[in-house]
Amino acid sequence: MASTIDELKSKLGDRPGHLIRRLHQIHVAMFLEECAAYSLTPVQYAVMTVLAIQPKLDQISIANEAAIDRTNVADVLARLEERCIVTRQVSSADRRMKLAVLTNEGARITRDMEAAMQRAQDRFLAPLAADQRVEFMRLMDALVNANNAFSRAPAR
Amino acid sequence: MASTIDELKSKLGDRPGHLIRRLHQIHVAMFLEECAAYSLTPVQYAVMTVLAIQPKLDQISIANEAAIDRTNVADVLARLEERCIVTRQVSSADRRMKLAVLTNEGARITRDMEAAMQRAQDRFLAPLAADQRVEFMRLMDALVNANNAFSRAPAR
DNA sequence: AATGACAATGCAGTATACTGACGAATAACG
DNA sequence: CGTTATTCGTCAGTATACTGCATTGTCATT
Repeated sequence: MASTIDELKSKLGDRPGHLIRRLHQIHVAMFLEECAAYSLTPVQYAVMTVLAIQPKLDQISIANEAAIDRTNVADVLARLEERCIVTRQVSSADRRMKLAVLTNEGARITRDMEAAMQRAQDRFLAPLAADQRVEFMRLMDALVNANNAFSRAPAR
Repeated sequence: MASTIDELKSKLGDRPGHLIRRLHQIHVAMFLEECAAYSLTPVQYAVMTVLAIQPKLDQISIANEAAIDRTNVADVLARLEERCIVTRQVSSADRRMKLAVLTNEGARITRDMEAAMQRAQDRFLAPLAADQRVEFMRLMDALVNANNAFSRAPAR
């Protein structure tokens, strides 16, 4: 016979949202651990990844590419600018826009850090067998794409 | 040939952490939408669920049951107390502990809100076929259990 | 009984995520 | 050309999540 504690765990554990929240916690913790030498967060690195491929991007485009809220992108860029990883300047073509660019140092860090970031991803999926990892990624991708419109920060 | 934007999307989309973060965003958005009438967040409802099953629980036990950081639990309880959903009192057995209990109103809301919460969970998984939903939950459960120790707020 | 280890909570500080409102610049339209 | 609408960025406010430190209470050992 199940104790009340067992009943509770079953109740929370049966909610996809609860499992998603915990996976998010776990992944962030692993990322920060693997990337401790750089003192950068997953979201900061996501923004840096975007800028490594698309330099001189305005904040809303960065938000769309990385699926981050635009006010949050502004915060993240301010912190990256403070650490001389990014610079921002008003666009001469459209003076409403602030275009962000990686500094040379920022571009170097983005490259150097990639291996540590990848270790975090690999560790995260390590408990699954190879075919399960593929299936898990496929299912997450299907859910993200089908539900894309329901977050405040949809991709693209 | 892929454009730079396509390359980027592939780069971020191939990172499990990025997909997890987006799923988390999406689920929270759906939860808040379905439960808008109650103005309660997923984490607040998780704490209420714990207290519905285990009344008079101290904050660290709540944190362990719901896998929430203990400082965060204190914040959440303070907000729930302000709204008269929860009361807190120092334990007479151990005066270090503050025991939280749902008020009658809080218990009523927990029951009433369950259907809306469940709608959010169902909508979230709706894009998957029935067997895919089962598999997805199974994989999430395996990852959460195997990686439990790596978050600051492990369960139990 | 005093001491020292440990446990529960609190507090300050930071990062992500979002809402709503606002000002400034641009674009669209008549 | 001028009015209107839209877009970009910002600001203030709130919630979650975590780190590190301090405080208080309990307990074990002496």
